[in-house]
Amino acid sequence: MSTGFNDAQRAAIRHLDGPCLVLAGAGSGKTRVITHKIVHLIDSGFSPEAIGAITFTNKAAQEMAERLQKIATLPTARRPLVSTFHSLGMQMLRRDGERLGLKRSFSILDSDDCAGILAGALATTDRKLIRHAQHQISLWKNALLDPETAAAQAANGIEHSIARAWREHAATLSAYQAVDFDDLILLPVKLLAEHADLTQAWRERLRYLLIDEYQDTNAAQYQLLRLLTGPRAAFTAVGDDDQAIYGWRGATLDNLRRLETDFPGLKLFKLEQNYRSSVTILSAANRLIAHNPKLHDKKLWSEHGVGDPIQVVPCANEEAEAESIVMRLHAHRFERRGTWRDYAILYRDNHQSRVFEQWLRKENIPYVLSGGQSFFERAEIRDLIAYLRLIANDDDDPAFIRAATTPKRGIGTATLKALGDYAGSRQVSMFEALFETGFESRLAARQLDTVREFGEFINRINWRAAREPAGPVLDDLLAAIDYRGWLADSQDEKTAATRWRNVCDFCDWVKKRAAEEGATLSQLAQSIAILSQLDRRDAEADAVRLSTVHAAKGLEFPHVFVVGCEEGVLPHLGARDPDADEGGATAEVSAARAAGDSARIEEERRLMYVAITRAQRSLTLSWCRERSHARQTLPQEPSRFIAEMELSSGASGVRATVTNETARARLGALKDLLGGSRAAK
DNA sequence: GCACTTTATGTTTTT
DNA sequence: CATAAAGTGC
Repeated sequence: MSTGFNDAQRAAIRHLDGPCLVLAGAGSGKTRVITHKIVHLIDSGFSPEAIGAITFTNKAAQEMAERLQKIATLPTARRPLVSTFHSLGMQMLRRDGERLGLKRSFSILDSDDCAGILAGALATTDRKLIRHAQHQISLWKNALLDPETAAAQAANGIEHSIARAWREHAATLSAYQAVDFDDLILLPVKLLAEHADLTQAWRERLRYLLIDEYQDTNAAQYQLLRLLTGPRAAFTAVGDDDQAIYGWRGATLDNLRRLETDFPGLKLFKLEQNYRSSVTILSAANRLIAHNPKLHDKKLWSEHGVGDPIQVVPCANEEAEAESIVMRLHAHRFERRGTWRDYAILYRDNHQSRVFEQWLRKENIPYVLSGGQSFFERAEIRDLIAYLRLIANDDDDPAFIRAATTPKRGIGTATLKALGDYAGSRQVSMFEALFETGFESRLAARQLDTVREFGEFINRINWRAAREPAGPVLDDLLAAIDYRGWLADSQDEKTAATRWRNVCDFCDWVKKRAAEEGATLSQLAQSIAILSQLDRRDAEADAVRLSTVHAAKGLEFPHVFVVGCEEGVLPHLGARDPDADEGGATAEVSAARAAGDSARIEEERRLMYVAITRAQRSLTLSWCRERSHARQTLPQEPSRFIAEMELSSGASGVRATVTNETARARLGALKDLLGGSRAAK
């Protein structure tokens, strides 16, 4: 196994006794170290299924499982557990959640559903407030607080009412037999903390743990890890403090610091050799990140050549930026005779992708979009998932409401309100309330009939979904609700067609999984919520990658364009917390505020660091002189991060002044050339 | 009471 | 400019 590893990597792989922290710089062969360490563990006598590898995304988990399978082929039953925190948490809750009063078929609500519930609890329609509350509650949950503690330490009136709403929200969720994403970590922690026998069982089950992207763990996840590893502390945490970009989600670098105090025997390894980027790119990255305070001293170096200079491209506005970048990319590929998949365009906000998509389409350049709205968030897919959720768990009121009203079947707001009110007063789910005799008096006979008919329909499907093969049941469900017809009626022809296409893709995917896992529709319905993406063959397609910086973490590309490098965009400068008390800002408050501000900038700087370290050979940064924000267009300044990289301006390398015209002319010439040769053929 | 049309409104990042 | 809540015909 030890071929092709440097000393640090080899040492990290071989250290098996006691806790271990691997600080792995960008491009230092982190995933390879993890997978080979797993193999080494097996070689050293650990049984494979007693090893657990925890990642943050399904994509990472999937990739790790694949890589592992390549270097050590194991029968399905004897493979290590490779899983995300959330899906591990889900597994734990499905097994033993009954001890917390959660039925096995509990639903997992997405944030839209939760927003709806919170709107009710807060008695508001102010979406900004709802978002804020959602975020705040999530932070509290990830910090392992409970509503009472949160209320007690609420800094102001708004926080106090959010804490109150949280309690109601929690009650509503348990009435629905549902959990949210945060609960998938939080409740397992509770489960283990309260039940020593379960903790014991899990410690037996998982004898060694490896945690990827450790810098992005939050307090709840840390707690879960501690409970799972126990006093034996047989684990390897792999992370990079310079790539911590999920602070807004409650992740805290404290977990990195705590590791050393909580585990005195902790052995530290640093992977500092970078195998990815050119020296030019790497040293710019080092200079940039040097502006952040250091937790662990770490300096990346590389044996690669100097490589191409980093280009900085100022543009007039977003439109010109997209045009310019797409043209450059196009010309670059022509010159190098490269492939599209060698290119990535990275941006801070999802909505920045739109202009780039337009220009790529215009130029007939294939692209894949990652990050942004996932397949599962599309309206038509959510419609179907609502049915599946309802089939799996008929107490799931949000799913009930969505399914009952799409397609339209004569059940409207008034009917649902009557049902909801009645269900609330009886403390049961809407589905259960539906068939109670007491409900009959609340509604006119006609409405009662329609809604009960819907209930019976769900019952019938439910019965079949638990017994019969998934495929036919799903087909019959779609036929029965005539979803295709409804799409055709309610959309214009083109969107109806693409939506139906999506529905078909989804069905194929469900059937494939059902066949692979031998699962019924009811069983499948339970795990859909935490799957963020179809296992699509994105990697195979020869296409330019459009991605948020967050979604690009862990990936690498020969040529990278980081767009929108402007003050306010990257670093993103959001509105200050709405609860910040304007009037009497004491020195203390403003000091705390400044600290918060600089923490935010540091995270943004790490984000930029992640962005530029995706690049292997060439890196281009662009920024706009003006940008239209909401309704107004404002002048923009180039990002401070460009200056911090200290790109040797003027004299060597940085061509800051290639105009769109030049780029277009160059591409035009190339195209003529290509057209000519094509015609000559 | 239900479905459709207009109108206000608002932007990080994701499991 | 795209989406979601409030208003208007059926």
